[in-house]
Amino acid sequence: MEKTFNPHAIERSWYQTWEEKGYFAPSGEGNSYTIMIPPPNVTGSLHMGHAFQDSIMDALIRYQRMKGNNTLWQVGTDHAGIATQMVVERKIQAEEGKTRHDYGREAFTDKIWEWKEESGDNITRQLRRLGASVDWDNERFTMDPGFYKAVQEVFVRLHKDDLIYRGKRLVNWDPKLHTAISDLEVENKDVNGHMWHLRYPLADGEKTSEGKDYIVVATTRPETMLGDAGVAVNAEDERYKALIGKDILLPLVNRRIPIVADEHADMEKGTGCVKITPAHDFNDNEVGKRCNLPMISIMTLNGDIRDEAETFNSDGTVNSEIDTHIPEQYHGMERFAARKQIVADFDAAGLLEEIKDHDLTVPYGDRSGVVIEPLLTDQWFVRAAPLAGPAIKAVEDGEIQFVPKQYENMYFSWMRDIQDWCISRQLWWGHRIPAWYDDEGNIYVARSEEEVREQNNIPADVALRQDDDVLDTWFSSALWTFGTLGWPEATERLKTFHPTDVLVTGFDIIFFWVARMIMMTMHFMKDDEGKPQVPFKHVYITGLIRDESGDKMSKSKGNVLDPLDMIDGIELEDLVKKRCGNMMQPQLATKIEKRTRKAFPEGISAHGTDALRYTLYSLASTGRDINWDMKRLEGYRNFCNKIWNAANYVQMNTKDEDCGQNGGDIELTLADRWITSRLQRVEAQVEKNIADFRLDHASQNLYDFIWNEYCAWYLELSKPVLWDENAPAELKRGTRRTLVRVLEAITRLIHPFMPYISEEVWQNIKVEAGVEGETVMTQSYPVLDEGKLDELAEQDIEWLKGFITGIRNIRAELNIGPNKELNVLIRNLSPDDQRRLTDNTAFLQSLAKLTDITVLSEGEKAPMSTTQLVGKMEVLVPMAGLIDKEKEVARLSKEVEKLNKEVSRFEGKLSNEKFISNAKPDVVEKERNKLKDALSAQERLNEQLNAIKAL
RNA sequence: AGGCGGUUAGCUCAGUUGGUUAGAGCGCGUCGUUGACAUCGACGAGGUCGGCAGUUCGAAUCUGCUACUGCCUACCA
Repeated sequence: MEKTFNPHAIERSWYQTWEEKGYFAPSGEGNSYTIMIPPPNVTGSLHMGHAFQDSIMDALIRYQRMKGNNTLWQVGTDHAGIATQMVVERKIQAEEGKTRHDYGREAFTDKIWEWKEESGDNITRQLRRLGASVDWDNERFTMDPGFYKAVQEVFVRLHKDDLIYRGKRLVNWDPKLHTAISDLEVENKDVNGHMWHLRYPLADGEKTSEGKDYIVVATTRPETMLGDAGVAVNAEDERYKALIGKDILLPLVNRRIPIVADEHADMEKGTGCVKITPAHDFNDNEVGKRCNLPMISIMTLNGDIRDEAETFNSDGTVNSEIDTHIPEQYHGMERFAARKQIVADFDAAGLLEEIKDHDLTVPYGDRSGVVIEPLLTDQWFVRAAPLAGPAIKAVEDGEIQFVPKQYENMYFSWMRDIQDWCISRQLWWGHRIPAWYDDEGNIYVARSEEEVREQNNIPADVALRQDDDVLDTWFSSALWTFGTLGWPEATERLKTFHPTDVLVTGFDIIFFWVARMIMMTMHFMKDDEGKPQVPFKHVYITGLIRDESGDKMSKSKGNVLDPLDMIDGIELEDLVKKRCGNMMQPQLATKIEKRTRKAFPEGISAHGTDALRYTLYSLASTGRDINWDMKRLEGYRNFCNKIWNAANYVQMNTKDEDCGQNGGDIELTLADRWITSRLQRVEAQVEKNIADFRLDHASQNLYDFIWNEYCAWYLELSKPVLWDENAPAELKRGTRRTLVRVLEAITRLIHPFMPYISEEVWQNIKVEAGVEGETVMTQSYPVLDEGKLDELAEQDIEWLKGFITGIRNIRAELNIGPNKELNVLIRNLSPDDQRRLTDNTAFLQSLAKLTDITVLSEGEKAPMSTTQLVGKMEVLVPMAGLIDKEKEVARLSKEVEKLNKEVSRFEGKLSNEKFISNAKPDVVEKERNKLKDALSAQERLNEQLNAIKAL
């Protein structure tokens, strides 16, 4: 083995070997255990969040595989409709100056397929670098032919069950991307805006109670007034009650619109009068339905003012009675320009009452970044409420459990008030909706055009046209758990691996994905008794990885960390180039460059996959935000190095040596029995913490055990035995065997977390450890063997550690070098102390660098010494030649002072009647013992202090 | 406006059912390299657990209020 851990050298070959040998494919004899990877965007690249979640999934899968279960980690990618289409649109714009319309639908989608082929393996290559043990043989894509079949089937069946419908509805329209988007894709932002108070003249000479011939409405979007269909007031509102049923003469367009009564109008808010624009506002749309007001659509798909309004009745049918006239000066005007113009025109007409500053929330498209316009369009919807019922119940009944549990609230609150889901998108990249239209406007839904003709007896000469729209990406990803396994066919894979065990994902897509997956799966997947199957039993929600100061990582902030840079390292100049290249706003680049140079003055050094993964596990607590910390990455790189060097030491002492693998008598030292016992404990801890999805704790357990017990103490304790030429062969054999076997167990324990270093070390020691096999990946995971627990050995070693630490304390305080040999005196020994002393003389001499250890008899006078207590036993180091009386007095006084405080605290507690009578007896007993110990220590130290003072 | 989190050492975070002197890593200080490891070792300093009140023999932990902070949902004529 190399002297220093070099991750690059070992990671390279192992992954390839594992994959080639087919270790990732399901093969275990035990129960099935399935995880579906949340499919990343096919043309995307791996970010920290992926690395985090995928590392967690890999640990769980590797753990279950080692437990002998039939594990499937299903891998695949998502076509990611809008995101991918936008990438390619930008690309052709930049490279060829063309838009998708220059290409036309077919040629453009071909272009996307090309791009997918070109860049699609980027993300899978990165997954491999992470060590992800996914089943590559069955990789899926949400637009592969099989998946398309599942999507079609679901659409057709939902439509048949009346759970999908088409209708003219108000939807969130993105005027830049020219598509409808769902509520979830709208990002609400607070902005400073204005509220315009506009005068709407009353028709027919009517007057308000105050004698005015107009009423005042307030609006934040004056341009929509062109589509006003009425003005609402509250039926209880004394100010306007009398006007209900009268008309308004809408300014600028001179349309007569009624004053209606509706609860939506709040007497306390604004002026109490609300303009109602059913075609351009969600609330107004509801009012329109209640009050039977028409929908007057005045905007184009670009968000410009139309030349002529389109009008519909509140039930969506065409209305041909209303005047569709729009004044010419607004035709084709961009919506925000129209806003200005209309305000100006109101002002000019003397109808602008007032402008107020107003903070409001404005909807933006999360992809396009432009203001979303509620617009009337024909769209397909999923009726969500009926699907939500069983999905809610599954979580209520605990069939699906969220980890951490608090996320169930989020799920419930959304699901219990779920709105219909707009699933059609006016894009070109995605699953085309399986619906066809004839020239008469009839709609047919079926799996194919042939099926439509067949089912409806439509002859071949009647033209049918398929719907142009595609489905929301999340519609197909909602089928991920069963679509990937071969549904709608009743495949063996589906039978074996569904329902899956755990879904690992971020809270940001609970609504987008998790909830919809539950709804879809429970509707389509039934068990043998016809009961709905859940898609997964646990939903493990991870936190979001943020940068070191808690900010979300984003390209425009220039704080994105690439997991592969953590693994391989990157030069500063390359990092700067990477972060500042392709910036939309060049002035940002300067800022980002500065920031990057400050944060990483020397670039980023290579840390290796194992260190990255271990850092991620250690951060995987239950919090919602996880702040990335380079220092922790360094710490775990050092941990890798520690393991490496320990292995190096073990190998030096066991290679070609007798480790008992060929038989022979074995005698175990106290240290051997101790570390074996401690190993059992850590095995139990790790098992529990993995079961609880607390990988942060599991990784901490292993870190502590490996570094602070195995390396810091056990390896040191092995030296006196191995270096003692006179030690009996069976003793050396026992220590060598323990040394190598515990390390072998460590490699198995740590394998799910650190796949590479564990494999490399395991391969190097497996012969000496007496195990056979091709890879640690398929070895059994260590489990607690109660027969190997050794309570007494653990206590004895604690005593030994206390003794040694005591001596080290003295050395540090008196400035005695670690290599200077010391003699010590001991007194006040219990029988246990006596036994331990006899048994461990060799360890003590070696680890504490002691020559003589002399036991003083009762009352025997000691020379002037410095003292440490090990339990009640006193350890004295004669100070002749080392003496610093004042220093020692100060030290002891401080100790005594501390003890005094303790004593008075315990005494106070124990003299409290209520404590004695209320606290559990064992707690009281414990306190009593503590007091006793403190008192005796106090006494000993006081004696010592007086003795020194007396000198 | 409603909901859910967070607030513990200089920094990043653990702390399971209330019960030793509240822990870890990093950072900091002192000392130390001839035999696994300076990507290391030994020792140490550092916290009235956001604030107030309450329940209790006992509160970082339970309850109420409050401050700051983050997110989610809804509304904003």
